[in-house]
This record gives sequence, C-alpha cells and structure tokens, in this order.
Amino acid sequence: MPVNTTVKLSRRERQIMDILYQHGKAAASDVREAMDDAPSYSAVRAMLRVLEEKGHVKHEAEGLKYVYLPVVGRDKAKRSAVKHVMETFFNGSAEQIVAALLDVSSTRLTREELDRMSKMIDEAKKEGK
Amino acid sequence: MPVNTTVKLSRRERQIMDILYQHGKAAASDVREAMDDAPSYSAVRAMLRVLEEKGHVKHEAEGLKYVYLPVVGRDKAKRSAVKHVMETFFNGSAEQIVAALLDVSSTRLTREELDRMSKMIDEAKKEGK
DNA sequence: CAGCTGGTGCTAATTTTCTAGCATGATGCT
DNA sequence: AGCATCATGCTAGAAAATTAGCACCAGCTG
Repeated sequence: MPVNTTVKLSRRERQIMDILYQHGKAAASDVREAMDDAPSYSAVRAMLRVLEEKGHVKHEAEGLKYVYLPVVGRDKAKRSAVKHVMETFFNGSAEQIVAALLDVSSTRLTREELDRMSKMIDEAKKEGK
Repeated sequence: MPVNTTVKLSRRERQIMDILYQHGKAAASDVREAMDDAPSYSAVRAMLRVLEEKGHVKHEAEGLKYVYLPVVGRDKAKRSAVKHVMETFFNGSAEQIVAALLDVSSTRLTREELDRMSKMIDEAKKEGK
C-alpha cells in the first residue's frame, strides 16, 4: 500500500521525481543537468539513493551507468497530478481547467489539436449516455 | 521577480500553500484542520510565519484572528500549476492533458459541462483563424 | 603499465524543516 | 473578579533533508 504520488516528498525529491517523469528515465548526471539550481553531483546521487530506499524510484544498469526510473508509472502519476491541481486550483472542475489550458497554450495549439479535443469530448458525451 | 509558484517550498510549505489556494484564505486553525497528517497547531503557525517572511503569504486581521492568504494570486498560480503538470507529464501537450482530465473525472461530468467545454474549444478555433 | 576519466558506494557534517512548549493578552462567562 | 478559552509571539530542540568529500573500481590511452 505504499508509494503514493502526492505525499511526503521533500522539495528536492519532488523536483527529481518530476524530472524523471519528464524524461521517463535518466542517469544521475542527466537529472543533475535538468536542474536549474543543481547541487553537486554527489548530492543528486545521494538523493536518488534515498528515493530508491523509500521505494519511489528504481534503477537499472544501462551500459556502464545506472539509469533511474519512477516506480509508479507515468500514467498513474499523471492522473494523480491532474486530480491534484484540479482540486487545489479549480474546485474540482474539469471545465475550468480546460479553460486555463486553452489560455496557457493558446498560441501553440493547432487546428488539428483542437479538433482532436473536440472529438474526445464528443466521445465522452456519448459514453455518458 | 521573486515569488515563483513552482520553486523552493518545502513539503509542508507546499502543502500549506495548496490549502490556502484551495480555500482562498484561512486561519491557522483552518489550515491545520485541512491537513490529514496535521502537526501541532504551533507548528502550523510557525510555518505560516516562515511563509510570510519568505513573502509567499500575507495575513490580515479578521475579527480577532488572522487569516492568511497567498501573495501570488490564484489566477497566476493556476496557470503556473497547469503549465507545470503539462510539461512534466504530458510533454507540453494540452491535448493529452484533456484526455487525462476526461478520464479522471468522467463519471462526474454532466452533459452541460461537456457542452461548455466544446464551446470553449470552438471559440479557440475561431480565434486561431 | 601509469595515469586519466567517469562511474559507484559510503560517510560525515551542515542547513533547513518541522515540531513542541512556554508566556502573554483579549474575550466571555459565572 | 476569577477562570477558561483562544488567539498571538517567540524560542529552542529534534528530525530530516541537503550537501560535500572521500575511497574505490573499470575502461581507455599514451
């Protein structure tokens, strides 16, 4: 029953987990490079070790080095993250978050993307009877 | 240029900020009650004080007690939060996050909400030419 | 082989977080 | 008035996070 995505991670740990989710998997050096306020290489490795002890991360040998990856799949973490922002900033309203979404990324959205979104919503309508 | 929403908050601080955003404003006791793993009342107050020193929070006297509120407006924090999850879990794709959104909250979405979403997207299409 | 380079494991120490515990002042009640 | 309650301000300590610094091993190169 352990390993919840929302809880009990320190600042750095959270930061590292985010990087890992973003990259899928990464070596210690990669993680470090992805941090804008990076500490020493040792520090990063130490924290990866801690994260592993806590069960949030596992590592695999890839070539000569280790690459680290999240234990909880991206998919699950995803949902959890979305849920969380939805609850803390949008009163749990999916609608509002879509609005913000369109706002944040308005310029970058292509016609095609918007069409696909429409389609998804239409699907949802069907399902809902 | 200070006071970014994404950075340099400890676990507890992050947790408290989230609660404040969720509630808009709250007294120390409210904050404490909103935490499922709450520490002592003193501890909460101490952290609010620290957050205030760091400039993330301000307080107002309301009746006899203080209520605390985030310095960075909900609106700005919102956008920042959405952007962040979008980047860490969805490769910056608004489309994908909408998919997750529909998934997470599918059962709770009413026909009306879905319609409004469609409408927003249509608006976005128009704007984009 | 001798010396880099780039990885690992581990430990120790500093810094920050997190927490509890007083002392104080205002309010409301009997 | 005396007392309980609930707020505040502040301080000190324990616990955890964050960091740096070795020592060691493998592979490569001159």
